[in-house]
Amino acid sequence: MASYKDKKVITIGIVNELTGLSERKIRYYEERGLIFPDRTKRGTRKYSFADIELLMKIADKREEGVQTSEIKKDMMREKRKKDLREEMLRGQINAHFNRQK
Amino acid sequence: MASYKDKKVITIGIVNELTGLSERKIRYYEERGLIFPDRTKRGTRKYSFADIELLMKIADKREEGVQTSEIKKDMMREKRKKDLREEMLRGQINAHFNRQK
DNA sequence: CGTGTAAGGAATTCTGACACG
DNA sequence: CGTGTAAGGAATTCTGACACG
Repeated sequence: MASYKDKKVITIGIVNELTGLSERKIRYYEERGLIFPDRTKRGTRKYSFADIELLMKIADKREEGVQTSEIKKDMMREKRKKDLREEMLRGQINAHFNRQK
Repeated sequence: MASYKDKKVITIGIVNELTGLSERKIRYYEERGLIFPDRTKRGTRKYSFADIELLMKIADKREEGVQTSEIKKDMMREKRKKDLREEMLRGQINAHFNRQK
């Protein structure tokens, strides 16, 4: 699952080129817990393509006037839903194999 | 076709981390025409994941003692073969549609 | 030929802070 | 709250060159 899309290899300057967001904004969204870049040994931030797509979604929301705290809540809600779906899927798979025994 | 794998977004320092090749080597292989990074406006090299995979293949060949000029010839031979296969495929597709008329 | 290295300059990135609204 | 900006320092990247083998 961890393919090119999720590898954190892009520096903030390139992220700025790709998204048009200022470095200040990119760092601020991290400060607010919306995005989680890796770091090199020396502390330079590294982003993935997935991060870039997320940043563009965040930018859209901000343009609509949504606050970062709201965006974060939405993201956590979606994550919970996703975790739940996966949990249920696992349950079905288990049920299936248990029936076989 | 131009997906994450081919987007040139990785700086040379990260390429060094990912491949273990020195920056000197990476730049030299470019000088010899084996690899073609993009540049930012300010001239910083940008590589793709495909470039990184190619660099690792080049590194393997070099370890076997193959010279850069040989590696380049091999790469051009393979490219020619690939172009030929695509050319023939296009030919078959055309033949197919012509028959229909 | 292939690679290391020191050199000097330019551009990048980082953090913490002040400003404004 | 969200973002801009100036500040100072540290790390990055670039090119051209000399070294060695």
